[in-house]
Amino acid sequence: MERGFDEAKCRQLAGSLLARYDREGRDLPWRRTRDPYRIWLAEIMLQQTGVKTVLAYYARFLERFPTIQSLAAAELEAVLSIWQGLGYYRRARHLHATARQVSDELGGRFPETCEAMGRLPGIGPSTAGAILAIAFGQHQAILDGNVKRVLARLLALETPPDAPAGKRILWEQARRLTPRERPGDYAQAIMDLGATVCSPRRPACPSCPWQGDCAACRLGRPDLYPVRLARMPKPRKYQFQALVTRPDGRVLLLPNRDATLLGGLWHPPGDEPGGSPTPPEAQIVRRHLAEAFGIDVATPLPLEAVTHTFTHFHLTVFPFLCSWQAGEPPEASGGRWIDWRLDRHTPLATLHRKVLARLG
DNA sequence: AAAACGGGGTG
DNA sequence: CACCCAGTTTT
Repeated sequence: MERGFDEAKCRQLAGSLLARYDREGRDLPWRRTRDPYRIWLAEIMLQQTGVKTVLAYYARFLERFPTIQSLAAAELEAVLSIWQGLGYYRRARHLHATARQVSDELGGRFPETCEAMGRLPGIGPSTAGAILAIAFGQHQAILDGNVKRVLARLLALETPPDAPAGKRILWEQARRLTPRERPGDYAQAIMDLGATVCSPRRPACPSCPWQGDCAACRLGRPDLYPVRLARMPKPRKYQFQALVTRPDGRVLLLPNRDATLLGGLWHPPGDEPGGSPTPPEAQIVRRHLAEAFGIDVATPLPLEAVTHTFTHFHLTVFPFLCSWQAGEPPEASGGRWIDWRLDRHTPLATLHRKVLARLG
């Protein structure tokens, strides 16, 4: 299974890929710089989202935080406010932590070895390789989702790329194929190929510089690769959330201080997600607000349910409109009354924007 | 409604 | 190495 291409063939493959990239590669903002800060930021954003979505966030982020020092100096909440809607918020926290580490402990410069780079929060083997190759011109391989797909097809790999054996094989082949000349352009070129030509569903094999050497294409079924691991179905969970509104329209929101769970973002009060698929009685919601926050509301009014899919489960939220009558949240809860439509400083996850939108 | 995509962290 | 991470987009 470890078979691959000999050295001469690898050089030829890299050459034809680079030629395609030079001719037809997309012109993207992070390809117009060698600033490690800008390349790092792009790689982190691209871990989780397509190019189209990242473009808008990337421009806004750099406008607000043009240097790693400005990012390091910012409050986490300001970073999350720019990041909100992109999802996977832990990566924004890692981004902030790495900015502080590089700025405060490393003299503002990214480390230039794979080991040191990989110790920074949010940077693993593939992202480390990408930054080292693209920003510093080092001979380093990458193995992101695009590269996994391209190489799995090139080799007609029968092992799932996400299985330990598949990863080992693909990392080895990725290293063999990475040229000593222009390793950074090669990294961009193979990601570009995977995103545009060797796409997940309908690869455009006639446009591919590797068509003549691709085992999956020769078999006539490039779509059968990469072989997927079976996935566990996502469980469904349910919870209520109380939209406690003041006469002036402001809503009670609470900060999430749990470092691992949407840390730093805000949400309406509610119960823990659980297994019961029916909305609670209004009096349950009312009692929850009284007991947890000492807040008295008029009879909660059920609103249309909101469904949202997360990484590992589907969630249905039963929102309740609760008109505030008396009481203030205890200091320790950190609760704030927020005009969520106008507020620019209170970061919310997409789910909670959807729930608040039920207020009309 | 279901499937596919996605890379790093943690113990 | 197995499991986890408060999503999005396509079909």
